[in-house]
Amino acid sequence: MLLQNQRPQLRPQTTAHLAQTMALLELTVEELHQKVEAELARNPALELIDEFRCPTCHKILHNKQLCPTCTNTMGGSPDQPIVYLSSHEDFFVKPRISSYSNDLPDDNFAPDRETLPAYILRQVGPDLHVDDRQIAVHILTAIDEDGFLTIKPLEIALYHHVPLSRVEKIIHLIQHADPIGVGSAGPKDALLVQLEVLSEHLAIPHLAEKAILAGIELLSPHHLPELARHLNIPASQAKEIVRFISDNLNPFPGRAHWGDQTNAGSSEGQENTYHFPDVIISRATEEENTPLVVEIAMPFYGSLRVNPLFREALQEAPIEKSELWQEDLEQATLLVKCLQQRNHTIVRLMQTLVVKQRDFILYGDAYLKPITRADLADELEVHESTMSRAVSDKAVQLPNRRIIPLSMFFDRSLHIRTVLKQLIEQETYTLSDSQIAVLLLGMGFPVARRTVAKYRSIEGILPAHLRNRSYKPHLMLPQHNEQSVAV
DNA sequence: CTATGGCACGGATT
DNA sequence: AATCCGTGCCATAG
Repeated sequence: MLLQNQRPQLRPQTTAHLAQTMALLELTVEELHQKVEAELARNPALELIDEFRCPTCHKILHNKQLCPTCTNTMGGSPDQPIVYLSSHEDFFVKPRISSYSNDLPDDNFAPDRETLPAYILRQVGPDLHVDDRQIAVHILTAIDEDGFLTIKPLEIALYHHVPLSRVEKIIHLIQHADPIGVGSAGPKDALLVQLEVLSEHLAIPHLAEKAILAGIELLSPHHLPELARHLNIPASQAKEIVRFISDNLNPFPGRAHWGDQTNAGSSEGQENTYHFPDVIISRATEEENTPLVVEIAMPFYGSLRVNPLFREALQEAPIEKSELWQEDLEQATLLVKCLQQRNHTIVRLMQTLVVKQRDFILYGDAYLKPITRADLADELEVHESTMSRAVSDKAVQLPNRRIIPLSMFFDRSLHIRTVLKQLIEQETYTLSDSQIAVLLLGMGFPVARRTVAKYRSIEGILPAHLRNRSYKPHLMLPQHNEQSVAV
């Protein structure tokens, strides 16, 4: 349906515009950040000014945060989420949290993963003396959501009456388990361990270690000059180091990782299993009907523009440069436009998505509604391929601090799988697949027996005959959840 | 005979 | 056009 025309000023004008918008859409904040940075360095027509405009009312903001005017007027109800853009660099500084279920509220637990400590223990367990295991357990229980050790090794040593070196040996082992660097005292140590592991397979820039030692505050793109001075190297080299570090290392090892978490591999350390949130969703208040706050990471949005001085200078450009400059100017304009287009798309996407999947966001996997990208695409009046690009590879942090792929919002069967899992957890006797199928049907999910089997295997649940009763002390009454099958 | 996993097909999604 | 997903059919294990 091409009839609706609500946003004339943002419609792609040229094929180039279209192409680049598409390309940008696919990028993660981090990737986009890199691209913009590179362009900024290369193209003199592009300018970064310290000004940030509210995407809705276009007033200039100074804190790169919520626009007070808009918050008051439009922010507000459950179906009126507060959506705003935030600088990606600010994200980097904020500690981000893991997707593990450590201390999440019960109704919102991370479903398909064991807890981080258990995960690690499984890896290091075999390498440990029996006596050392409980020390390891002790250490693991003291790991916080970022993957850091919250107590001193010495305390542990004293508690168990063992030499400090022994504790340190165990910690060392833990640090080298996946996620690498977990169990370190802080970001600095975590980075160092990761660097060490990585160095076995990858060339690392010189002085990277020193750079880390200098302090992670200096690793932000903001502090390049300072870092360069500290290390006595040119800024360009410092930049390379910072780039390498942010590309390959993760200061918060406990942070989400998904994907092939199977190979706790010593190999392929640069496999991008760590994900930086492109969008952060949180609740405005603790109330039940709180509006959701959606924070979208957008590098430089609003503060990137075409340099007006450059435009002027173009008038008096020397002939031989004129063409080149003209090109730069066009590219700069294009980039800015495309960036706006990208932002606009993502904002609208999140706006509707957050409303539609509100229950999922707040109350967990069981409440995910199966939405297809195509549905949403035509609701937003964009091409479905555009949707696909916008969704792909992005990461979202939910209010419960889980970081999940944006594509999970479009999972067709997650809700059923979750129900299925609950069903099995609460089963009084081992249910067979066909029985489960019937139960699910009763609950309004018509699934074939065969499909139940598939879901089981996806969730890593064993078949009925191998699933010998794990005693559940709670909830053992055969209370049939008669879901009043009004048939 | 029942419960499951494998293979493969068709329709939906991307 | 390429992939993913739910299902049916069949072989196999228990």
